[in-house]
Amino acid sequence: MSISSDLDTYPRPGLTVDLAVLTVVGTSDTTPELRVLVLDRAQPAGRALPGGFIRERQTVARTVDDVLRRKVGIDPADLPRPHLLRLFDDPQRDDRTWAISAAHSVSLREADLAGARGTLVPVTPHGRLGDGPPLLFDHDEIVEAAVSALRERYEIRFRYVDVHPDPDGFLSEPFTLHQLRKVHEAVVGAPLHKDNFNRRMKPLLEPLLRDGRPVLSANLRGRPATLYRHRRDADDSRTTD
Amino acid sequence: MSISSDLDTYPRPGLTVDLAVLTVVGTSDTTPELRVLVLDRAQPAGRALPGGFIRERQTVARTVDDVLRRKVGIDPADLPRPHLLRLFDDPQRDDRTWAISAAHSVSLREADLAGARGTLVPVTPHGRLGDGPPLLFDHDEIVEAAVSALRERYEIRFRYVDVHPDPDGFLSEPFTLHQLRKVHEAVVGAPLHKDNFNRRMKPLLEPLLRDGRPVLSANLRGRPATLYRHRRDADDSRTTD
DNA sequence: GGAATAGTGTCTTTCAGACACTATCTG
DNA sequence: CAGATAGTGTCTGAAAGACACTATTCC
Repeated sequence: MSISSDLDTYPRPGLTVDLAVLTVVGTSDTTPELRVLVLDRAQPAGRALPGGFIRERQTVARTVDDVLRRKVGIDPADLPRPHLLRLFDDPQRDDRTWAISAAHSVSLREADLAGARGTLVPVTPHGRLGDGPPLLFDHDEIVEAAVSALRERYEIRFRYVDVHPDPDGFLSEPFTLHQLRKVHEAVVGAPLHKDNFNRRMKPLLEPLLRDGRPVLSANLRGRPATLYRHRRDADDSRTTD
Repeated sequence: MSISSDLDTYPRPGLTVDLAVLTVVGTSDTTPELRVLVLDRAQPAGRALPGGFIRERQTVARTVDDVLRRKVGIDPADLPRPHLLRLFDDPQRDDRTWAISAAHSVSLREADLAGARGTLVPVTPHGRLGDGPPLLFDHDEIVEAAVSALRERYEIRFRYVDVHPDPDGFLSEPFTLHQLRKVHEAVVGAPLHKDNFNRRMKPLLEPLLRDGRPVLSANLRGRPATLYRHRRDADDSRTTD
């Protein structure tokens, strides 16, 4: 019928997916650091985030998985789901064609990125790249949006709404309160009070037990710390609805 | 060159914009009510949100404005900006063609909708339509996402982050604390304590003065209330950065 | 013992929640 | 006057911020 053919005659934008892969490296170290994965590319030449066009009758989610597989070289199964940041739709943002980008962000553990292509570049908690020239297209903006959304999850939602000790799961269990705090500090970019931080976190964690005694970490210096994991209890003290 | 032509040979999705226009009707009344604008359409037949395909080299924002002008029949100039909710991209969501929808939401005052086409249908604070059959496509889900984002702005961001008495500006100035509270109640769907509500709001408002005396509302019953407007002061007691 | 880190106790301030009361209008 | 709504005062409990202190490890 005429409507259906009408719909197909209009020019359509290329819909792409660009992905800011965030991670915190050195979580067992003294000063973990927030980083983003960038790829070198030739056409146009420079550094950019991994991305790709959506294929026929694909969903956005599957396209993102495809980018992780083909461009980054890791298996998206069992990884956290990427989520949409916003659309980048300046008609001139890509010289080659009319392309609209659905910018996504995903937070992975350093271990999940073993064997991945690309470079992990340090990012400030304000979302600016620590070193090197700007990224291609509007990808610097995408990094900024990704980090800003990340910070919000850690400093705001964490404190008031959906209280979770490590919303994006940068840490592998088990971990010490010290490690957890250092991850938060890497994300929010400010020192946090040790005792207040621990007091808020403790109710959300449970100590790892062996023979009824808490398992301790092997520290380089100082008193060993208790190892924790997320609470398994179903008791949800603050429900939203 | 070959890359550029490659890009254009792949099939592309039709990118549409669908818009949930939210409003609170009866703000000077005793029980204001949250509503969403729906249009009747013929092809396919039923009720749906206003929407439309993005035209060549257009931005998403301009397309949304276009939808407001052409489908709803109002002038988007000087209105609040719509914002993206998320993408709806089920390949089968539209029988006619492969279409991906960028679902948007905008909050308007009842007065801004004077002369608009369509019907304002009541919505529960959980985002379900008060009456009538389901909307076409996945538009019921879009309404749900719009209302859930709206509630978040009023009950969460309002309380902790970006403290603003009326984030979406449903009320026209000046207004009484009673009116403001009733708008919040219409959005969050629960009664709020009068005194606590007023105590939190007062610092964000300033009374309307005439000859140094506060201007009072003409109530139907009871003691007249002070009329307020948003504070003009630049003093931002809680800054984010 | 000394340095370093883990963990506890407690005081103060802030603020939400709840309740009781007073004030001012209309009919 | 009664009814209705506006507005104030105050108590309580929860939790954040800040500080001081004790505990346990390695060297």
